[in-house]
Amino acid sequence: MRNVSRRLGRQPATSVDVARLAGVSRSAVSRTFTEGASVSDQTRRKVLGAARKLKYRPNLFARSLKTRRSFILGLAVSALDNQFYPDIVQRLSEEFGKIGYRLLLFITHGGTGHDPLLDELLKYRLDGLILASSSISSRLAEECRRAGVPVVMFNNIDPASSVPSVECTNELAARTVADFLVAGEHRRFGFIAGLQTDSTSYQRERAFRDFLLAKGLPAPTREEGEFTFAGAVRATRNLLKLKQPPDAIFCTNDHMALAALQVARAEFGLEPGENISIVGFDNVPIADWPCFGLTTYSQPTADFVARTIRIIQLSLEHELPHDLHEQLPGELIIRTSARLPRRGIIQSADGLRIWRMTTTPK
Amino acid sequence: MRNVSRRLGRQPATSVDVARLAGVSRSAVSRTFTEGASVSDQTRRKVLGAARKLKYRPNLFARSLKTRRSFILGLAVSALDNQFYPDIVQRLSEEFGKIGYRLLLFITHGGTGHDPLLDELLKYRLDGLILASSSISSRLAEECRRAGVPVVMFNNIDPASSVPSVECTNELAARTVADFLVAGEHRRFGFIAGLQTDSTSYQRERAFRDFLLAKGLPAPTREEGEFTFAGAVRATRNLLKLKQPPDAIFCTNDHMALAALQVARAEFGLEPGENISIVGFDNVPIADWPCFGLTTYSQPTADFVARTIRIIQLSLEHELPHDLHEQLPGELIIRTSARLPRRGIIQSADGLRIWRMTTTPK
DNA sequence: TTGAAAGCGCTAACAA
DNA sequence: TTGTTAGCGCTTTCAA
Repeated sequence: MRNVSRRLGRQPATSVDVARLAGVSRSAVSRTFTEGASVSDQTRRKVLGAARKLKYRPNLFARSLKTRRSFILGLAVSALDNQFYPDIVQRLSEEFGKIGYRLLLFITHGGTGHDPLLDELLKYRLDGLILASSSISSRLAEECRRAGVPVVMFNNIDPASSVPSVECTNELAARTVADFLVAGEHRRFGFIAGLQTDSTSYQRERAFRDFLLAKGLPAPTREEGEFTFAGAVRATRNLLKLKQPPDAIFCTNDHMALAALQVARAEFGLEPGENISIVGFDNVPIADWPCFGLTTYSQPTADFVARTIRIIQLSLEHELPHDLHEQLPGELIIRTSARLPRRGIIQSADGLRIWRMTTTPK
Repeated sequence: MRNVSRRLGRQPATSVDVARLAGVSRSAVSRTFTEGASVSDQTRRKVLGAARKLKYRPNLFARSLKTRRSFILGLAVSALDNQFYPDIVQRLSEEFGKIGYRLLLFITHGGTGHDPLLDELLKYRLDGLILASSSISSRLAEECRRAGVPVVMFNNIDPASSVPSVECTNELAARTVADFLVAGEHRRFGFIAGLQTDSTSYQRERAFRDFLLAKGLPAPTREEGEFTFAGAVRATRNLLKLKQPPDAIFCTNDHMALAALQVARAEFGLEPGENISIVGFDNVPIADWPCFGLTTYSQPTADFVARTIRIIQLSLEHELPHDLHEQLPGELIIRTSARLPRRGIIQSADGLRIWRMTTTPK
């Protein structure tokens, strides 16, 4: 009777249906679909047979009620038009997929009003939360964590917060870029920052400036690109129309560097690598396209993802070390958008040309 | 007692906890959190007060058990490096977000072996499934639908299947491109296709070829780019190193057109729009970047998304018309990568230069 | 190894 | 409008 109405209503089969058809108990069904539970081969076969006939698949949401594991992670990202993020989303999805997790997507557009997002997030009993959005407050992260949800701040950290985070060795990276530009005999520097509030951008900026100052060079002229393409276009124009425009511009991400590069070329008749040098940060997939040839500091995205997985797993086992802020190094990948120093360029293992710091000021 | 252990274990509060604190029944709690249920103002206030104190949020997975609505949609996409898809993902996420749905991400890399994906998908009780991946079989789509899950094939249809779909008016689009190129006095045509199996690509190719033939022009030389950047690079090289290379190349998507454009420029010294014409399909966000200026047929992505939402909703209400294959028109957006016809270019409402068919062959 | 029974957190039909 | 009650589909003790 119940079975019949199920069929009519096209309801998927449940463990009861399977149990009945197989002539066993629901527990037996549950066990055959549970890793490492003890079932006799005979029962297992009966169950699997019945399951196949009924096209039974365990309902993961129902399971999660009991097990308190949903195998779903939240992923909050802001703008997917920044080429860095689709790549990240893809990698996260693939790597987490391998260990049985799926990503529930939260796209956070710019303005975080007073966090309707927080409520949203916590309604799903997520096994973890990855915050890869520059527009997310660490307050939100803290709250989620307090609510018992493992959180990782991805490429966007709040140093004051104790939420675990994964990011690049920003200071080292920025010094490497500065070192490279100095070796290339640049004299006037521009810096296109992201947002005031963003610590990542700020760290890079400070390290970049400090390095130059330590070398007796002038501080870079600063513009804010707001992490957007349009913002970077404006910022670049502002820099290049100065009476004494910079001969090198370091952008705090590739998304903005690609804008800068094109503005320089299309609006100012400059050729990156010849009469203007532009360096980005991220090494987005399209940075090596022929028309860009962007020299940029690469983020070790594969490592980021691996560490993120580890953090989530440790959190779930309540074994996360306190205050875990992972900082992973990348490489300055040399292409054509910045003038080359006479020497010092080396070949990396994977055939890329990279830069190693030549000096260590102070 | 129970409350205490909850707190210690950092378990989120449940409706029972709230009910107890508010001095009402669980139903009252449920009702205050259910749109349009009848609760007195007084009870509601008590409940909301208690809920706030306990930081209570309804568990959506538990709710879905009873309501049979998860408010989660599956989204299967293949390669996010194709610039078309991040944009789609973002739009889908935002629009579905407005009506309370979230997207669970399934990234399907290339080879669909015998569908472990299918099992995966059906374990979650998704309210719907959007298949925006060229590597997904319509068999899978059919099976999901048979299992009672509303499905939409997004920009990737199987005409033989009855799974509802949303796509561009591919034939019209390809004829429009052909018409434009003929008006531009091109004589030798290349076509870079996606995959053999892909109907979208095939439809465009056939309409393109048929139009040219009907005009008494030679059929285009065909190359396969496999929808990948690398594939398109190869395809372009093959076309351009012919003794009689084409003077116009139509690529079945922008992802490949951007590859073609750069190969032409960097490897063959050709300047798109001057001595070679390249036209794409999709109008991806970066198509209008200065260094590309890609002339391309735009997909009406906002319409796509709107229709997708409608299809899912109708399916959920079991009111979906049979065999609903939506075909929506775009525009041929004229930029600089293809030589311009002397006349016939018009201005669209949003200030873009577009092409309207001048002839209707046959 | 197996089945009975209780319960995960929630909703909804029913009766009050 | 409210509370009682019976599930939604699953897992997991506990006894057998």
